[in-house]
Amino acid sequence: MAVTLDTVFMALADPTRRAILSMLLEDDMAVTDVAEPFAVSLAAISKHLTVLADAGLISQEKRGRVKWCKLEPDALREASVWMQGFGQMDGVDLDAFEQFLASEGVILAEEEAEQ
Amino acid sequence: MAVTLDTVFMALADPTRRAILSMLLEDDMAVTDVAEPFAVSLAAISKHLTVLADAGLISQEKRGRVKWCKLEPDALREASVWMQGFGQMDGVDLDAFEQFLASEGVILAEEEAEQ
DNA sequence: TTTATATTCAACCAATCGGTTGACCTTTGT
DNA sequence: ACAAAGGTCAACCGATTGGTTGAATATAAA
Repeated sequence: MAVTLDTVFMALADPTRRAILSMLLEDDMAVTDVAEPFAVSLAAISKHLTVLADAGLISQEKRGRVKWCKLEPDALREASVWMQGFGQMDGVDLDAFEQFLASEGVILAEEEAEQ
Repeated sequence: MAVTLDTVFMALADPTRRAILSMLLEDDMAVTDVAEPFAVSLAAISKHLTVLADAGLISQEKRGRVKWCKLEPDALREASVWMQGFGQMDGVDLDAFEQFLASEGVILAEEEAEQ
């Protein structure tokens, strides 16, 4: 799945997933060990880990029958940069803004009218 | 609604809402003007603005029949601080982590067993 | 070989999301 | 007084979310 601001922010919007990221801050972990502190099923945690991996926030590597989960802070950095833009920018170039919209997949009213 | 990391990140996970925030970076805007560039209904944009306001990312003030929307970057800052923790921390205090989980509303397996 | 462990898959469920439409309320303009 | 403009509300829709359970798969251990 594409690593986008959408997927990163969506992944961060869930408290269980943020808790998992905090756990992985300490050390790499197997899926079963990640699931241990939580009151939900292993399958649910497995899905959460897939969401985090799709967002690029973690990587997963299978060694033997164990799948190791590792924090990947770079994806966070990208989103962090986006957020820090607010409060610092001084005004927006309109052409650049339209390009931004397009890159975000936002369909403008005029564009749709042309179709 | 409570301003939490949940609501902030959820609000940021939608490209239309991020585009709205970028627009408000330039200047305060009325709801109708916010909606103008987008190919969705005014009601849809109104909902997006409610989500952003609930997350504390914008404020809304009604003057006459016009509701003005204003960017509130402080909520972003809070989430930004959370994100910057990653890559800088060197290990996690387990008691502090449990408190973090509790503050996030995450139910630990042991806690549930006690109920 | 048999059994246990680690993890995912598939099917399902209730709740939520982003969107629509049409009715509605309030404020402004003629 | 009446019409138009700015927004929200309520009901609805299809898709997605986070969760469950039970079966399936692959690897490791006895």
